[in-house]
Amino acid sequence: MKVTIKDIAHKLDLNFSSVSRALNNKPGVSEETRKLVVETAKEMGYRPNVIARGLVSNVTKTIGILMPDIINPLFGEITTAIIETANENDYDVFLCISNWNNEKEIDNIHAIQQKQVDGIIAKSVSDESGLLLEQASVPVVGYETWMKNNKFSSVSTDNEKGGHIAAEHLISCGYRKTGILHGPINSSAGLHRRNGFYKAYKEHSLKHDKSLLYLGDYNIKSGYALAKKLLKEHPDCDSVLAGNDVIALGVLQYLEEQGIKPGEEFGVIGFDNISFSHLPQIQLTTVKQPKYSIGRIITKLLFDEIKNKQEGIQNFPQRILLEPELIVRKTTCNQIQS
Amino acid sequence: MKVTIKDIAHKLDLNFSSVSRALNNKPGVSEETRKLVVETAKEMGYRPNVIARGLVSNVTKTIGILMPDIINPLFGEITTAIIETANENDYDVFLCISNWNNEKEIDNIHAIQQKQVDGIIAKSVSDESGLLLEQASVPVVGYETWMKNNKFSSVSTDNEKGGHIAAEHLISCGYRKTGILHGPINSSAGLHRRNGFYKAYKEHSLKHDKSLLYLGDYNIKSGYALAKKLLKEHPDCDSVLAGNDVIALGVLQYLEEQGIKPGEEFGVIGFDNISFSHLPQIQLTTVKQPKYSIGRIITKLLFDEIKNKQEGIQNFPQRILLEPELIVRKTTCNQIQS
DNA sequence: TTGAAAGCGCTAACAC
DNA sequence: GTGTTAGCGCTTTCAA
Repeated sequence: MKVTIKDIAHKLDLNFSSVSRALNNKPGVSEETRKLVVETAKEMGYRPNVIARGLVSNVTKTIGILMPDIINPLFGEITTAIIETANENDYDVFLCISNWNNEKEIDNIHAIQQKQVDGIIAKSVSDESGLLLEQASVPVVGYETWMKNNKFSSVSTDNEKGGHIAAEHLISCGYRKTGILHGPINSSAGLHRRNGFYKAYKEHSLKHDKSLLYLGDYNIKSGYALAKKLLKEHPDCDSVLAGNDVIALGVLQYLEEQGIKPGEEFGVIGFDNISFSHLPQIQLTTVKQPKYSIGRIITKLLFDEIKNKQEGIQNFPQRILLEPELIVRKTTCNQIQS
Repeated sequence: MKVTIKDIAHKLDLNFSSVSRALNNKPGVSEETRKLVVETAKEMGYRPNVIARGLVSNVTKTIGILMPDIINPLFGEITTAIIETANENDYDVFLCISNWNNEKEIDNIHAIQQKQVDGIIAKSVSDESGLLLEQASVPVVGYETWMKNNKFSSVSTDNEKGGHIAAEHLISCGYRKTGILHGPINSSAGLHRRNGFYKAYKEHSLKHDKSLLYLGDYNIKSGYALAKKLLKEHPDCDSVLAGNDVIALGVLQYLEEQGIKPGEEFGVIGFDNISFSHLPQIQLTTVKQPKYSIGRIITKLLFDEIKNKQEGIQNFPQRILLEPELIVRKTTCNQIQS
């Protein structure tokens, strides 16, 4: 049924180890036999069993990706870039999705390791899974997972700077009472973005009321609910710093329902710059993350570390910070713009 | 470093085959030793090497998913449902993305098979890869891949019915000159949707001008470009049947730019019902695909076929058709609605 | 109930 | 240059 090196060795009246050598371009076979082997291998439709190869070489040419979801286009695009880069390096990927569930994430970490992946890329949710990841026997690179003194490398957008940029923009537009509608409490990205925001406020000697901070989830529904709550409890609030674009979309939805025109009476700024944010009907002001670069850089870093490990070179955890970029569209100080 | 069954056999002064039996709940070990083995296995942090297990059992507990992209929320959601269902069955997934590139898709088919997957789920682009998939030695279930007499099962929304529903709606709204802005020529989904559309026209004894059909790609940019071309060449055109929601989003973008109000002066209907279509700023009329169900049904069907194969039962290719559903929002005959 | 041994498909060290 | 052999971690058949 499936052709193995033994089959082609048998056919050629050779020993199967010679076939292996020929196929892998290892020294120890005459050019003649090599050609013969390669040809008949093709003829017979031979495909190496990478599983068997992995068992002896301890290299599976496989990495694991742990994502909270891929519906959010941010993660969708990053994941796409990771897969693309992995493929270029002759790697395949296991994709695991936790749906923002801690236990599921932990299951995924175990599952992926049983599959003997050569490395792991993780956008992890909880501290517990961070700990688990630190104990992994293969290199790990995280996305937005830099807290305390991490034992593995991490890549992320400079969230503090991003929050700072957003605050500067909001302040320059004249907004003075900004509601912060963020994701879950344990989101390190959110924490850093808030820190940047508060820093800007401090620099301008402005005060920010703690009660203007609301935490929820990174989805449209949550954005909608949070906006509703915010405007009920703070009717004089004049703007929103959303945890990400998806939350901002929910905010926009609530404003539309209430007949509040974003950008004129009320400012909304998101984070990520997902592709839907630039639609003419949306025109969301946001802080852009270089999604494609993030995916590529994470993956390259992981492969560096995998290579180092194979060559016995020690890996030191790195932290790579990428530049955020303010994208001003129509949901903030539109009166000045147009 | 990594604990193997030999390690725990050594520690317990047992033969490693007994350990294997104990761990796999196979008969031939006393309850006493089984308990002992299981306990110490846990203590020592033993994790079975599924690669090695796969080599002997020929079961890798892994399936391959072939998708054209995951940025389009349609595929993102279907993929999520597939992964979820696979995980419930104790399976992991290799995700391959072709970016709508035929050669890449073929590479992916080869790569995935080398990894010895137990089955394949494919939304394939070209006929060539369809042929390749037919030769696979493992069960294959396709999404929207039913043409000629397929050798593998396929699940899809009833696209012909979907196209028919869309046409009926457009006709009932009073639109009489509908531009069809579809995806690539080789898209079987598009073909079926058009057939349904034409069928409805015929039933109403209406004629449809062939020059109103434009083919492009399944993305926003293409929708924008196609809309531009359509309105230039057919200024009297009163509506658009878009190949999918993403194309429709591009159409909406062009209309907005031209100051044409969708739903009032001009009708637009999409296909898929991606989550962004319901945003208050978009309110796209569309034909819904049951994305989540699709993912689950595909995966269950695949596991059925995998099980059958393992038990020596022959699989017969099935074709499962799911019901489309018209979702009327604001981009069609709004004057009547509101 | 337990142990011994073969073998999954492959790589690599060692002979010849 | 080629053949022989061991072994990766595991399951499974056959003896004991």
